[in-house]
Amino acid sequence: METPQAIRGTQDIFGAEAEAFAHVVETFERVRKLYRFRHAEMPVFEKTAVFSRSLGETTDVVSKEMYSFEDRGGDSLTLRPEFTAGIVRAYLTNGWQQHAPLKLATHGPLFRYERPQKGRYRQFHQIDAEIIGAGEPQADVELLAMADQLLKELGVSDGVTLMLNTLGDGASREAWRSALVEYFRAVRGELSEDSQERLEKNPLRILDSKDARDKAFLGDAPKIDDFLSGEAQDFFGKVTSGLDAAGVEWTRAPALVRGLDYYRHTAFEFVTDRLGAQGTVLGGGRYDGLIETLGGAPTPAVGWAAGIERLAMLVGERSEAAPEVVVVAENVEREADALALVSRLRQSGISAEIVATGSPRKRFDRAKKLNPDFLFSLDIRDGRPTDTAKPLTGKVASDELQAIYDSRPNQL
RNA sequence: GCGAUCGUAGCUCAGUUGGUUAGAGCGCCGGUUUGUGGUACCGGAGGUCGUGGGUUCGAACCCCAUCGGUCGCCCCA
Repeated sequence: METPQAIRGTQDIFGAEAEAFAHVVETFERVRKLYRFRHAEMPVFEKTAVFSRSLGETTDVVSKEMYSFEDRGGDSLTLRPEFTAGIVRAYLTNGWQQHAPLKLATHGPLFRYERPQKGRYRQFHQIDAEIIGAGEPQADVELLAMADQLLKELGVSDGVTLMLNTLGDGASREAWRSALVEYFRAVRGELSEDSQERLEKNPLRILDSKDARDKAFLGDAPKIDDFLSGEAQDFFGKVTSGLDAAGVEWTRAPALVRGLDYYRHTAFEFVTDRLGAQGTVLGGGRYDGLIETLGGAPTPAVGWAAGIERLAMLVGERSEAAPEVVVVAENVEREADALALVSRLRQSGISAEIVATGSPRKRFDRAKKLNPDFLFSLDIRDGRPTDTAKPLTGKVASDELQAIYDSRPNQL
C-alpha cells in the first residue's frame, strides 16, 4: 500500500516546533483575558459570498486563493481565508449587537491556495482580535496595546516594529486612490509589469512595490495626508496620542496599505526582517464599512490577526518540558507497583512518566534519557524489593514524593 | 500564476568521468559489560535511490515529464 502524501502547503507540527506553536496560543489566551476579550468560535467554512463580498471580488484572495466548492445541496461554500468576515457574519446572524461594543478573540486554521514558502502555508493559523461596535480611536489604541503586549510577552518584540498609517474615511481613501491612479497612469509605461497590472486592480499596492522601476516614482506620489478630511486627521491624531500615552512605540508609514478592500482609517502592521520575505507578523486596521456590506446596520469595527507560524518562528524552538518524576520498573515484577506509584504522582499534580516496557536491561538508561527532576527506580533483587530514589535537579520536594511513595496501595 | 534550487535508511547526510551485493553517524532491536548521574563494545533489522518514461551493454549519477520540499516574485498574517 502506498502511503498518501499530505496536501501541499499543510503541516504536521510536532516536538519543539509544536511547543512553540502552543506557547504562542497560550500566551495569546492569557493576554486576551487581561484585556477582557471574549472567546468565540466560528465555523471554518462559510457561504462563499461572506468572503467575496467582504474582501472584494478583485482581491487576489477572492479571485484566485480561496478553497471554494459546491456542497451536496448545491451551495457554494468556502474554507475561511481570514477571520474577520466570518466573525462579522456571526455577529449579525446571532444578534451579538446586544453586546456591543464587543471585544472578541479567536484562533484557528485558515486556508489559502498559495504557493508555499517560508512563513506561508495553504493551511495556516492565526490568532485574531476584534472590537465590533466601537467607533472611538480608543478602541484602536486598546487593540494595538494588546498586540504590543502580546509580542513583548512572547519575547519577540526586539526587531519588530509597529508601522502605522491611516487610510482616512471612505471619501478620503477614494480621493487619494484616484489621485494615485492619475499619477501612475501618466508614467504607466515605465512601471513594472506587476504595477501596471496593479494600476487597474489595486493601485494602492504600487506604493509598497519592491521593484526599482516603481520605486523611482514613489517619492513624488500623492500622499494620503493631503487627502484626509479634518475628521480623519483628528481621528488619527487621537490614535497616535493614545498609543503614546499607553507606551506603545510606533512608526508612521504613509505608504502602508492593506490588501483587503474593507479597511478604513487606521491600518497597521507589526513587521520584522527576521522572517525572510514574509515580514508581517501581525496586521490589521479599522473596517467601518464592512458590516454594512454584509447587510448589517452601519457599525464601526477594528481588528487584527497574527500568523501563529510566523510568531512561533520568532519564538524559536521550545523544548518539551521534562517530566518532574520518572518511575522506572527495572523488573517485570515491579511493573504493577510502578504503575500504582505513577498514578499517585499524577493525581497529586506531579507530571510523571513511567518506564516499564522494553528490555529490562535498558529501562534505566531510557529513564535517564527523559531527564526528569526526580527518578524512582523500582527493582527486585534476591526476591526483595530494592527501591532507589534520586533527586536529579532538586526541583521536586523529596518529602512530598516520599509521602506519595508511602501512600501507595498494593505494596510489594 | 512565474523563477531558482533540492529529493539516497525513521532522522542528518556521503556516494569521486555512468561500472559488481548503495554507505556513515544518530535512532531502533538484540547481546556482553556497568547497581548506574545520558557507559563502552559486539551484532541485527531497515533503502522499488520521490514517481513515470527515455538514453546506454550498464543509471542514484545523463535527458524529459510529473509529484513534493525549500527559497524568492506575486499576494498576505
